[in-house]
Amino acid sequence: MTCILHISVPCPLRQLFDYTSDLPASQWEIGTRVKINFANRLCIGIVMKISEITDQVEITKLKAIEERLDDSKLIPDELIQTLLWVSRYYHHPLGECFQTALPKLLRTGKPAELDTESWWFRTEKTADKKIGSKQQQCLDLLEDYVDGISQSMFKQYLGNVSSSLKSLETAGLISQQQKAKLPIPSNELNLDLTLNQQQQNIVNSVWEKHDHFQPFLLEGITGSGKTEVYIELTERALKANKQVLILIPEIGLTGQFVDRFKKRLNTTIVILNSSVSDKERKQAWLLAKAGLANVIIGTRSAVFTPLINPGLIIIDEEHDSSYKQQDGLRYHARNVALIRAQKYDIPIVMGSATPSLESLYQVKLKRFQLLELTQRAGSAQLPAVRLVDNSQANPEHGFSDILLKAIKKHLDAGNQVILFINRRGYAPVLMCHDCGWQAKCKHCDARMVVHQHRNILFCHHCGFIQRLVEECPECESKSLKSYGAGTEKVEQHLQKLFPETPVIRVDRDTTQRVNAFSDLVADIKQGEARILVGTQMLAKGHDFHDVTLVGVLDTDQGLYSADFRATENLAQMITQVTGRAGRGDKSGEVLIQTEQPEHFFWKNLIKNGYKKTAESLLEERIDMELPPVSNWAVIRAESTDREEATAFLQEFSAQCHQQASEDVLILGPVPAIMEKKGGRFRAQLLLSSAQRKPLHQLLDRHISVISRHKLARKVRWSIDIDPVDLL
DNA sequence: AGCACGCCGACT
DNA sequence: GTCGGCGTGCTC
Repeated sequence: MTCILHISVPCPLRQLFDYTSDLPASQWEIGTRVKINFANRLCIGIVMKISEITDQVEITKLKAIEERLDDSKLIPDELIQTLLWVSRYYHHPLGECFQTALPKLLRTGKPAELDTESWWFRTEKTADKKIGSKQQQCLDLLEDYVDGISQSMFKQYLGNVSSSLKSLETAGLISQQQKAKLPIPSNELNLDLTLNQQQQNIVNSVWEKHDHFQPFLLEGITGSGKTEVYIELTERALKANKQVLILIPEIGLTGQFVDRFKKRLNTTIVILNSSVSDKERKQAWLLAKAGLANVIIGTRSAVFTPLINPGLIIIDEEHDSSYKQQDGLRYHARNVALIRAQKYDIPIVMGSATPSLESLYQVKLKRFQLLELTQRAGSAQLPAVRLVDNSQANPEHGFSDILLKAIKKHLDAGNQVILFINRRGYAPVLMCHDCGWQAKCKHCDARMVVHQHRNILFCHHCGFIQRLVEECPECESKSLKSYGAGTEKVEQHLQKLFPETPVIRVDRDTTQRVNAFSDLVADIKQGEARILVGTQMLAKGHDFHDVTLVGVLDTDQGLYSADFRATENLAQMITQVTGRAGRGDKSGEVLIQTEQPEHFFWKNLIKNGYKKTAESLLEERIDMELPPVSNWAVIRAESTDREEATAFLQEFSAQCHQQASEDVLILGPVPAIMEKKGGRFRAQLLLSSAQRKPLHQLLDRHISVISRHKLARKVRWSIDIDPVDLL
């Protein structure tokens, strides 16, 4: 034994474990992976500290590591520091933070080596005799690429040319070399990009601070060209030989966004979204770390990509809730990105048409600098918005005459129509007309939703499926009736009203298949579909140029919800949806059906827009000391036993009260809004504090004690710092 | 988390 | 008699 390694293990344990190594301390670095025997099984740990002493157990009881997996450290210091921060801030075991942050193949011990392939280069030699046309094509292509062309690029651009390449090599005209496998760049580059004055000014303001940490909130109305600003900023960073990390929401289609970058930027761009394989994920991670990938575009977890030479971080649609992980390590990628930008001392640009109140509050506190894009690109005008009293709507299918007439008018004019309804399936309620029985889920406090197409009853909360019953199980009556409307019923009704017009439905049920979403979007763009019915997923980031009417059915859950963020989310949804109408040179119209057309919320949103609405919502939060003004943490617990979850939280609460701190308010425990879900009873305890510090101190003090409590093993419990939903 | 250890009920 | 249920404790 010559040194002791303090190792983070892949377990929910809040401590490091010490192992011995027969290499001297000088041979070790923090961030190296090691294979260890931990509790009689082999697993992969990360070296977090190197020393000659242990204060845990007698030195003779320490095990030796089994194997060193990396010659030099795998995880750069900055990423280690970030993960230590994440572990402390979210009160989550460090080993599990590594599990979330590292690509699967690396955390399971695969070698940290880049995948390579053959790259071809032109030699000095000139052709002395006539060569075949296919071989000539290869040579011509090589003229354009001084850095060589990979085997897979050849295949992509010219088809199967491997025999031609072999002949050229034999003739000595080209040579090959093994080099890292890179993603294939687009071969139709379109480098010119003209920004309007406002976009140009924004780029300049950001670039002025390019060698400092500075958060920017880019507030740009829908269609104002935020993406062009991102591209120009990325271009500037690339010219300064820096890498750019770009985060995008988890939506079905990232292709459109990525394509625009690929066509405008002649550089190596890697993508990290849900459709990327484990192997590609590892490659992208290693390419970014080595500085071979210059632009990294990815969803939430891409925020943990290592960068060797970072210049800028961009977060698109920063208000999007998919940046918050809702299980395990409940981190917010926007938060982590801010910390990384700070450590790297670089600017971070967070863009949205509908900024979160969190970010607007930071602007108010002068921590974020606000940048505004107020002009729509081209000739597009913002659409006219009208409210329709829902009491005029037909209870059967949910449409008012006004909305139906408008649909007909816009279709007759040859345009497309989008209808949003925030509910999947055919109908949310199945009820017996005779005895009042309702179809309920046996695992949740929720109703079963009728999905007529598949002839089933479906619980949207736990996925439980049942055959659609035709007879009341209570009174055997045949008069079962469904109430309310979901996307399926709306689609069916519109198809009946407009039999000649193609209707497409876009929701989770029609987009499950891989590529289903992009196929649907392609159909829509080609004008194959004239009426689009969908949930919110249709609202995010697509511009369909022929859409002139947007109808929103059933908006009222947002107005009187138990969640204080519901109005903020409704304002964001309506504004985003509104942005879908009239993006081309045609003017648009938006009709919103609501029970409360006189409500101040609507008056304010329609007359004054999102910005003013958000300002008044923020004033409310300030007055009521709600987040983001106060800091919240929620302890959640769930158990198959109704009492146990609450009992555990009661224990936690009692423990906190022993050392009552006036700075932290403890509320609960209370049952969750939907107490039973997926067969488990859920409860939560809310901690609130004006300052962050006392809240975190309280958690630090009590978590280690409570996690040793015997109930902590029986219930599933978790800590949610800065929760985004309370349901 | 994952696994071994240990103490009680229903079975070839 | 044993197989296996899951409560409890431990992991360097």
